[in-house]
Amino acid sequence: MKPSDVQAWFAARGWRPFGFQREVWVAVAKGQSGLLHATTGAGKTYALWFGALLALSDVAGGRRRSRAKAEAPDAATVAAPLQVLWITPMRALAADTLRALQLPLESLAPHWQAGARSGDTSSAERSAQDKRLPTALVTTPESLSLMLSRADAKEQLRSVRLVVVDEWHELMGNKRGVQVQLALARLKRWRPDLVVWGMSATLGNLDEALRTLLGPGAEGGVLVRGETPKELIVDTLLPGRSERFPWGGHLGVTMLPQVVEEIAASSTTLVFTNTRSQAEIWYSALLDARPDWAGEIALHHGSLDRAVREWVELALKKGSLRAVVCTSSLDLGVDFLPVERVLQIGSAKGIARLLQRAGRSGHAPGRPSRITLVPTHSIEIIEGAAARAAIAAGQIEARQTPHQPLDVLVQHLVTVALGGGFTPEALYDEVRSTAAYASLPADTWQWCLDFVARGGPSLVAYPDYKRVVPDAEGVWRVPDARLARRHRMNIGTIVSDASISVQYLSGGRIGSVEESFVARLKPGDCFLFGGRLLELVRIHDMTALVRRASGQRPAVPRWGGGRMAFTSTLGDAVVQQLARAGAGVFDSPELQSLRPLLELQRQWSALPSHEHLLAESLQTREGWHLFVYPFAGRPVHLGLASLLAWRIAQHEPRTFSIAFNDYGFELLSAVEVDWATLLPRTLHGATDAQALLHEVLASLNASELARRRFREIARVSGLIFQGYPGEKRSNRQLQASSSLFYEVFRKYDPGNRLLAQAEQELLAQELEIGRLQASLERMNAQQLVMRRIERPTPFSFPLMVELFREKLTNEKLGDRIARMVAQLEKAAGGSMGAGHVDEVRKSLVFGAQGAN
DNA sequence: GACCTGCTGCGGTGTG
Repeated sequence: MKPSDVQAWFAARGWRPFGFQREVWVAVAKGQSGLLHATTGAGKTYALWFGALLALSDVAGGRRRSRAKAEAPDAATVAAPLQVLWITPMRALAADTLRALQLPLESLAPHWQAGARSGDTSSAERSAQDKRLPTALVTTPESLSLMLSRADAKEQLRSVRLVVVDEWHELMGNKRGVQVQLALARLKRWRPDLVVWGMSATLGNLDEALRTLLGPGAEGGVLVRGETPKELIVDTLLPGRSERFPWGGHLGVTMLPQVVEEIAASSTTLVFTNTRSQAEIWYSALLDARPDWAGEIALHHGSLDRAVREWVELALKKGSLRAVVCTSSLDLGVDFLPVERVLQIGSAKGIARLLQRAGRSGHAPGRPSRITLVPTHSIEIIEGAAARAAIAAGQIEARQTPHQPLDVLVQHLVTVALGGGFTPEALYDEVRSTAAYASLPADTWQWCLDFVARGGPSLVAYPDYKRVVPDAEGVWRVPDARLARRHRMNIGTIVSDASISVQYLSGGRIGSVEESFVARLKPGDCFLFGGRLLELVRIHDMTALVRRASGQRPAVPRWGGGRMAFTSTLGDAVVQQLARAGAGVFDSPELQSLRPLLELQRQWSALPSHEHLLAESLQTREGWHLFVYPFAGRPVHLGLASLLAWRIAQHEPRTFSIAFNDYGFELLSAVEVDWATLLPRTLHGATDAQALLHEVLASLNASELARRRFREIARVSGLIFQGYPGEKRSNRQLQASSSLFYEVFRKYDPGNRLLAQAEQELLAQELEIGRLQASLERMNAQQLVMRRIERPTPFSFPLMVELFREKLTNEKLGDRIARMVAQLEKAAGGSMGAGHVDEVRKSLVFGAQGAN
């Protein structure tokens, strides 16, 4: 490709690459791969430019068109093979990217239009799409994987010479990113000079992001850092009188008047909340406060029907909305939107997420990005100051690729077997060229092969699990068309919760809610959803039929969903601010606002710092409380609390209640405990990784938790068939069958590596064992400041009121399970579903209390 | 006096 071609093409469109853009362009022209770090606010400028380049790789390629005309290739007339793949994590981004590029390319993933719209595309249209792919294709990791499963995958894809992975930071830390790694390895095998570029937002480990994208063995990847970030403002909406501000809570509606004021003063505002129900509550609170805003404000979250969300996005784009209350659903994909202000209700939970959300505002050149934090309780006020300090110091969270997830690998093996077949030696090498599987041991590889060949020892009798077998030439293929179809319907790594759709009697779809939430409602009950008060009429065919209602105080749906992790980067930054306050420095609006409260905390107890670990003991009529504040986030605190309770109970039978939040945890004993002597002794237990692992697993109901993790693994590895699309059946069955596999493997195939994976994922992701260990080590190094307090302090109060208390008993496990089952039976009305762990835990707690 | 949460993302049927 010649530079002059590219330049001519750009010039014809008035685009002039400059600075780092030129850097990328030169690298691509040289055939180098790399990662472009796009800073806050720069957004799709890169994409525009870059996308144009992509199209050019065709213009400048073998089939050069008239340079004088400098026209983009036209899908209708060009029969060039697929040359450019653009991978994006969201279908909506695919459409946006295309619009922005203004390219007349046929560019959606195969069958995508059909699936996303009405599902009635004729077979003729589809097979036409199948026969000839466009020159450049914007697609998703899942669609790419599907393409790899086609018998002619190699013919279709070997012509690809450039792959762009957009929003790589979104993908690299999860299994979708692993799927991308595997697909890239495939493409590179067919075309060793393949050029791969990623685009990423700010991350703490850009170099690692680059290596993860290109594979550990790849040489000469280029990391291009975009321009220095544009101006970024992080500020806090301070409560009028902070001493009257709630010490606990998370909804933050006491801040409603100020938020209304802010919205009124801006053209367009995004109001981010942390949960879907919180978004519902805030939306209706805003409307209550300003009924005249009806039609000017909207709601956007992942459980709303796609059509509803598209309407909101469109209205945002047109600039016809004053505000949208949303969840992470608008984290991505609003680069072209005219958003002036971003409010964040409650903790942003991490610096990277805060930056991401701040970047939604001020997209016009020269305009600063600004995010305003709206605290929901007292200590949260400090996070604004903490975030500013962390950003200034360049402390941003890192992301790591999952380590050898075998479920994804097993799925990939079947995919590749379908896509022309494989020979084990060659594929083993290919797989090890990815970051995720670079050190995959040979015996693990053999296990995976065996698993797709016969399902392992316990499933040998089932033909459904003989998915891949070597043919006479030693090429491994899928022998059965039915299994092939089944597999294609199972491709992907996203496993969703059980939900049922919500629809008006008259037919309009509103969205979906948790099965378990609706199960608790009776016909006639009201709930708030989609910003409207709805009355449940009846449930039919996995659909909740509703009508508009008025008056009644409604329930707000609770969705399952993940818990957003409070990162250690933000936790450390918060401790640092507290330490400043401890040293008498109140040099930010946040610290000043919080001064009375922090001084109260210091007076009644103490303030923590990096050198000092604060713990408090308190005696109330409920018993002997211990509060500890490592500021390490909920999962770590759950682990620490369970671990301490377990260690103590090793010496004498004891029962503790446990509570935790992002800042600390509490242990409560009904009988006298001398925490001041017990805590230091207990802290200094094992901290080496192996022993700790053993202790943590023992201290928690680990097998129950692992069982839940296993559901996703069973789905991704293809053990479970989800049923046909549109088939209306309960996800309960999915859960039940994954439980069954879990039990069968434990009993008849304990060496099954998917079991080990479930345990490993549980430890790594849900319990954050690495952070737990680090926290424990740090706590051991810190000086313990143990304070006996007379009354709840600002720090301890929220913990005291935590509803979610977990009892750890060292009574016989059998009794415990019997009671748990009895409770569940009662709760489920006789039919024992496999249940959500939270429910299991809760019933465990209530059961234990009931027995006492 | 204070409280009661938990995100996002994708894909697939058939047979003339």
